[in-house]
This record gives sequence, structure tokens and C-alpha cells, in this order.
Amino acid sequence: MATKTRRRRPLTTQRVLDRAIALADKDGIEALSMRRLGQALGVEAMSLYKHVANKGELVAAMVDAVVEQFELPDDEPAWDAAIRRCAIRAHDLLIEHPWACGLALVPSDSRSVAGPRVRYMEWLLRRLREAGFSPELAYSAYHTLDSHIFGFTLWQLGHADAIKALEAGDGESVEELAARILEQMRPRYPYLAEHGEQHMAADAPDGKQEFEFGLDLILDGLKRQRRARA
Amino acid sequence: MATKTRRRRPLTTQRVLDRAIALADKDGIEALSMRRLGQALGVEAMSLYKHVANKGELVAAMVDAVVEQFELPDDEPAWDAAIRRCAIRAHDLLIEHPWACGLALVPSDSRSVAGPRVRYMEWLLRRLREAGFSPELAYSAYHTLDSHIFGFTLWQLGHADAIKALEAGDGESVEELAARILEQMRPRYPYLAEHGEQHMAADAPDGKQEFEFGLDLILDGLKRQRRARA
DNA sequence: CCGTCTCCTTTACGCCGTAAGCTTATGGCG
DNA sequence: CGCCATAAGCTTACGGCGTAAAGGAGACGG
Repeated sequence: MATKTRRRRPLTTQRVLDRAIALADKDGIEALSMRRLGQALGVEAMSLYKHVANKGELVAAMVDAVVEQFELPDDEPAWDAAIRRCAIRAHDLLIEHPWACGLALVPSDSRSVAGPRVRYMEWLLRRLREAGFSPELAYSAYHTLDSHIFGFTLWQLGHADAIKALEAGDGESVEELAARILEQMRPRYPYLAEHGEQHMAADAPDGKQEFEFGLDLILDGLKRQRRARA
Repeated sequence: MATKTRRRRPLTTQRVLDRAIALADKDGIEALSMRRLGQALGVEAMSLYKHVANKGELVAAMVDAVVEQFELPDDEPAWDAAIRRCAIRAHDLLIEHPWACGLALVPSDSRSVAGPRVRYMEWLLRRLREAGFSPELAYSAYHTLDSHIFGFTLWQLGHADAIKALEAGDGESVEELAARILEQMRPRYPYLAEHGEQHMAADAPDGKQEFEFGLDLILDGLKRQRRARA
């Protein structure tokens, strides 16, 4: 205390986790190294190992911290509205933390039977079964919904990355660059050019709307299936 | 020639590419390093750089080699049947080369306007538009279909990896281990346990069938949308 | 026989995760 | 207060990564 007042409060697992998430949000998961994380916390890399077992565990905890925020609304009686809200909130969170989606998709070290991911799975399956879905239909419905939530979002993030990579290349504005590429490909790939134009349009549906388009397609299909097999 | 007859035929870009794909198929993409690839070809790592610009380009070429094999059937007049075949063939290929899916999803260095990925996109968009989809509906339909093809497959591969990680852990058979975990989680997560049981059943739909379930849900929904907006 | 060109090797740099062992600060206790 | 066990953080080191830079060996046209 006398020496410097530079006594920083000691590290905690939570502080490490929070900083790691902040760093990954800012610079991407590939920029998250133990050395850089230590630096961000004013500490050497090896000090982190007092608080996390290894990088894999840290990353798993980061993903859990995101999935934990998934909304699992049980106040909503309609199964489709409940699942819709859950899916949309999940999508929002995964877009907010773009590194989480790919990592959640590959369960890495499935921490046996616990954690937020499992709670979310149980909730989704329960809502389906309680809504009257047969075990067989709930089985497939779960796969389709879960894969849409994580799969579509990862797909969307991939395309967002591609655009970001483009604008990093030149000083040119994205719009100019995109317009040039569009014209370049129009002769050989007219439909792709049309599609690209739609993306550039001011009123183009964004990722969120497209996520919901697919989600509603799936939910509608599931409703119909449930009726057909009832 | 006199010295040893050990004159191996020189490396080519194609030979490097083929070996890289074989290595990734066998040991996973994370085990593919320039040093290991060189070793597999009987050559030092740096020699590879005479034939590929860098690892990123190599990986991009690997992905292209897979996407190139996508079937884009134009002999099939029905749009839904054509897209169905394309999607299923793509799914097969991506399961066969499990490393490709995640890499294709994140376009990495979009090689401007060429390559098999672009050809596939153009084909899919064309089939939709020629089937009478409006530009707006084709826009969303494309997103949903493409994200299902790559997103669901990646999702499936992630779960397959998780299972593989499990069986690597113990000498125990997967069935025994799974049964034990199932019983462990049944009290707190009964629906998840039920779902797990379904996965263990001998006649459980496999990944391929589940992919088609979601695909048909989407295709049916798109048909209905097209009619509704016609 | 001599360039020169092509293919491949060597060496080295700066990253990475982390094992092992060390130093230093902290807090409880006499 | 002094003392010391313990916890927190630091240093060093290892093997692996992608790849820049420069070197060498064999083939080949002159």
C-alpha cells in the first residue's frame, strides 16, 4: 500500500472472462491470444493460468456466457411465439458476439450434462413436446430449428466477414467497389448481379429479416406437419 | 538420372492440392500444416511455396475443389427437384470433406467474381428466377436454401465431432457411455434424455434424412410463398 | 564450359499455447 | 510488530505454426 498505491485489484476468473469477451468482440476471436489477453489485463500471459485451466476452457466459458443470455420464455403460452422469441433473441446475441456462433456449433469439449447450452436444448425440446409434437416430429423439428439458429447466423456472419474483408482492401468505398464488381460479373452471372443489386438497395431486407423469413418458413412447415400427423 | 534414379517427379500445384485434401480428410483441417503437408509429399515445407502462394490460397483452392463437384442439374425441368438434387449432392460432398463446410461458409478471400462457388450461386438463383420466383422472393429463398445447405451441414458436423470427442475419451463403447450420460441427465433434463434416446435408436433418422427434412420444409414453404404472392 | 533458370533446402523471425520453476505480495497469527 | 505459509504473478523455455530471405543443386540452351 505504501509503495505505489498501484495495487490493482487481483485478477478473477470473471474479470479474465469479461476481458476475453470484450477483446473477441472488438478484434475477433482469432486475435484472442493468451498473451494479448494478459496484456489487456496488465498481466503476463502465464498469470492467466491461475484463473483458467487453459484456452479451451476459457473459450468454452465465453460461449456459455453468451448462450446463458438466451431468452427461454415460459410466460408465452403459444409454442410458436415462444420459440420465435427465443430464436430471434439468440440470433441477436450471436450477431452481437460474432465469435460465439462457430464455437457453439462445434460443441468442443461437451461439458457432460450441464451448462446453458443444455438448458436451452431442454427448453426447446420441452416446448415442442408440450405443444403436442410427437417424439418423432419433435426430434426433427429440434434439429431444423437449432440448425437454423446457429447455421443461418454463422452463414450470415460469414458473408458479413467477406464484405468487411473487401472494404479493408481498398480505400474505395464499399458501394463503389461493389458496383464495379457487380458490373464486372453481370455478363456471365446476371442473376448473381441482380442478387447483388438487391443487397445494395437501401430497403433491402437485412440479416435479421432474412433470419426471420427462414424461421417462419420452418415454423409454418412444422405447424403443417403437426396437423398432418395429428 | 545417373545418380540415384530417386528423381521423383516434380511437385505440381495439383499434387499439392490433392495431398492437402487427402490429409485434411484423414486427420482434419486443424492437422493440416505446411510442414506436415510437405512431409507427406517428401519435401520441405518451404518448397510448397513454389506452387501455392500461401496457406490461405491453398485452403481456398481445396474448398473450390469440393464445391466444383456440386451437381447443378439442368436436365431436371422441375425447379424443386433440381434444387433438391443439388442440395443433397452438396450435403453429401460436404460430409465427405468435413473441413470444407466451415471454410466455404466464411468466404475468406473472395476471389472476386469467379470460381465454383460463384457458379453454384448463379445456378441456384437462376433456377429460382426461371421457376417464376419474383426477385424479392428469390432473394430470400436463396438465403434460406444456401444457409440450410451449409449451415445445417456444419451443424451436423459439429455434433458428429462432439460424439467423436466423447468416444476418444474412454475405452468405453459409445453406446455404454451415452446410456450412462443419458441416465445421469434424465432427472433434470427429461426431454433431452428422450431426444438422446431417439438418437441411439437403431432406426433413428440419420443426418442425411434430417437434412432432407429441413430441406423439404423449406422447399414446401417456398412453393406456398410463390403461390401466395403470384 | 558457362550462365541462367527452376526446384528445393536452410535458416531465421515472430507468433502461438503452455509446462516448470521462481519471486513477490498478502493475510493470519504469535 | 515480525514471521511465514500461501496464493498471485513472473520468467524462461519448448515445440509448433506460417513464411521471408537467401542459398544450393541439377538441367539445359548457348
